[in-house]
Amino acid sequence: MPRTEKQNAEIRERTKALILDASLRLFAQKGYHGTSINDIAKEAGISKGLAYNYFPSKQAIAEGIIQNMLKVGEELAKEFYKPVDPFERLDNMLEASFNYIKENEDYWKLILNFSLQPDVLDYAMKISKEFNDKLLAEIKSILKKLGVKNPAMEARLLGAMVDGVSLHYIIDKNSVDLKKVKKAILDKYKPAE
Amino acid sequence: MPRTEKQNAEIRERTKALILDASLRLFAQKGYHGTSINDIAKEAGISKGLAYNYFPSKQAIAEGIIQNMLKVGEELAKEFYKPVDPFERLDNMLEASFNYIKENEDYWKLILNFSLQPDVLDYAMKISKEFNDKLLAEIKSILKKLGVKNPAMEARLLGAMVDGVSLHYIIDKNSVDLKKVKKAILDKYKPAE
Amino acid sequence: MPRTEKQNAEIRERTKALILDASLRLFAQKGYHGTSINDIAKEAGISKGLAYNYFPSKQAIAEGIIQNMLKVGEELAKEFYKPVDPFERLDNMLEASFNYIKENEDYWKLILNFSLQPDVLDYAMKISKEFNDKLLAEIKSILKKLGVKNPAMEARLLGAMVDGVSLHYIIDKNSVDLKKVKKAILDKYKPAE
Amino acid sequence: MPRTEKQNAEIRERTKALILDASLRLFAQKGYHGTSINDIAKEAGISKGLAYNYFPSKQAIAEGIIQNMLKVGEELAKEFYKPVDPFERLDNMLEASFNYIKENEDYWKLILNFSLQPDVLDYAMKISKEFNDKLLAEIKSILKKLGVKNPAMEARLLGAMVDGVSLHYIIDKNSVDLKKVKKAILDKYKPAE
DNA sequence: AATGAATGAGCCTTCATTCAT
DNA sequence: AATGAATGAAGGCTCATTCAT
Repeated sequence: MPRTEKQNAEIRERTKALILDASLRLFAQKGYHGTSINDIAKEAGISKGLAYNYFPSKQAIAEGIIQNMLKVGEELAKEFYKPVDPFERLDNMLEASFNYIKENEDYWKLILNFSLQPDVLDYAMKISKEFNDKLLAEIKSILKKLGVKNPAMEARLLGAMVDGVSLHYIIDKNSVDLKKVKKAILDKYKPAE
Repeated sequence: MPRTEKQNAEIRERTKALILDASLRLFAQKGYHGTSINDIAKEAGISKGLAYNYFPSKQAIAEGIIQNMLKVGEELAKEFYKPVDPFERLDNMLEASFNYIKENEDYWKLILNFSLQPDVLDYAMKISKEFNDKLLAEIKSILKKLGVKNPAMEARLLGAMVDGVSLHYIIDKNSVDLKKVKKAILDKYKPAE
Repeated sequence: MPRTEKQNAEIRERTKALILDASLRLFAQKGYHGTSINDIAKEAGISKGLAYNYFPSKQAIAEGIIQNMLKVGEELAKEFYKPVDPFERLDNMLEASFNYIKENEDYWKLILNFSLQPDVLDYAMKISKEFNDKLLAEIKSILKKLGVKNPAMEARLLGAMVDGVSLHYIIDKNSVDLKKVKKAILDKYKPAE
Repeated sequence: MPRTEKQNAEIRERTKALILDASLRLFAQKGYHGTSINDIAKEAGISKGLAYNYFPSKQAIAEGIIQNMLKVGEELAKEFYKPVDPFERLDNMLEASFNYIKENEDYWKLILNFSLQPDVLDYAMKISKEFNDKLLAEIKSILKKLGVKNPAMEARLLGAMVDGVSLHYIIDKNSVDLKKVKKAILDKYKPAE
């Protein structure tokens, strides 16, 4: 008696996640080319062959990760628009961004990797840039409302700062205290009372 | 008639540089694992065997690049200490940093790569961190002299900003106008006249 | 309510035929090694596992095909002996042979394949040779009755001719008009009236 | 001191031939898909990797064989046109054809293989057909000169006969005496004296 | 009877490295 | 100093086969 369709779907869901998780970890750690399917299979606790039952190629695994990342990114973006007060909004945005980094370190590492080597997965970079552009526009609008002088440039600098902090955090977690950093950044834009 | 010792030394120097240059370009573009010795030999216009006459392994080539990078970095650092006036010094530092990025894009890409994947060449990250720490201390001291309130944190943020801008520049040159960015940053710290 | 035994037997019969048909088609088209169990299952519209419910191995499927082929061959052979008049018999034999080729192209392709690569299924070749020997003997006896001079050699040549025509037909159906060919061959042996 | 260019060319020539010879033997025996690069390397007495120094893919090896086959075929074709007397010419043609089969059994096996499975190397079949068409035209012209009644059909039958005999020879050398067969065929067309 | 998830050996191919010249 | 032929381990991927359901 074969498994029910639902059972199979569950199994597939679980195993797929297993593979994507393992791959994300390894790709982030050792890079795409530095990670072999063998590595992935071992890390995921499955056989090499099974990986190909779920993804037609190594590249497809990378793409699967990016798909997942997109979903997470969309969740993140929703956070941004919640409050109405511009300063609160900035607060929220920084909070969400730094949380994202903290909780999705590997995604960040990977997107950096792919951005630096577009030959592996060129569209990963595009996605990341699109996301960044949206973010930038939002920051700019916030800064404008806050009465900052040159909001376009200021937004760019703030964006760079956040990315720079994230980069430092990724390279050495212990060297950066994200909470304090956030506070310091916010202080710069706190409206006079 | 055999070559003189001096001629040989020159040849060796030149060929070594050829290999390192080619490797730097390729590693930066396609990553360490994504670049084969064959690729390097072709890019350098030499035979595969000759590469091994100069470097005992692929890893050694990477190390050679890092050595070179160190030298360039030291040159850069010298720039920092030239002027005495703290604002001029900040100006100089930013100028030098952005120039370095512009002219040594590949070095920067590579150090980022190695920092993200420490298993390839762990000490590359260490070097980069040491350099950064020095830089940070210097920035901090400058900002203090400029009367900035929380110089330690401010230095960290400024450092992150510079790295963030560099990152954006590397990923998409056209999206960043380094000159304008520098000016905008300096404006933030320009002493009141 | 479980199926009756009879129903089960029918199902088994049908599914087995399904597998053998699909395999024959694919083996003939892409060769034994070029066809995967997956291909077969898909072509037969069943699951991979089910194929193993009916045949213990890929090789066994090939053997099953050969068994079927034997049956068809025996049917064919019966045709040969029907008429009594030797010329009519020759006519019948050619008719049957060419019909067989036309209707069982894939069997012919496969037997050729296996004959050329005896390591896959050595006894396929034996079977085919046995069959051919019988046929040859029969042809020889017919030619003798028809008063042909060197019936042994002539039978061999006629056999080769039929196989050669069949080969050409298999490789390019459009290049051969089996009916005309048959007529031309018969003309050679038509008794003077 | 590197090898001279000539030395290298010689080595390459020799090793390439080694690989092609081994491949021809194995492909003919076990088929394209049934032969692994490992098999080829072992049969050729070289390492697996070296095979790829000479051919970019397994398919390319097959193509290399076909190229060689073409050369041999052209040599063969030259033989056909030597004598002027049509009967002698027929004699020559049969002699050359049967010799070719005897000495290039593997080529013949392979071309048959590829003709039966055009997905592997479709143009092998085309080549073989072109060659056959030329041959057929030539036979037809000869038969015409010999006063045969329906030279087009007769040529087709003769061609089929030769191919049939070749097929039988390939499948079981001992069952066919090519010399006697040739004589018997010639006898059919010997002009009355 | 039937399914398809899972395995592991083996396949084609690449690549760091060695070696004869 | 220089070449490129040669090697063998490892990489991505396929496939016959097994097994839980």
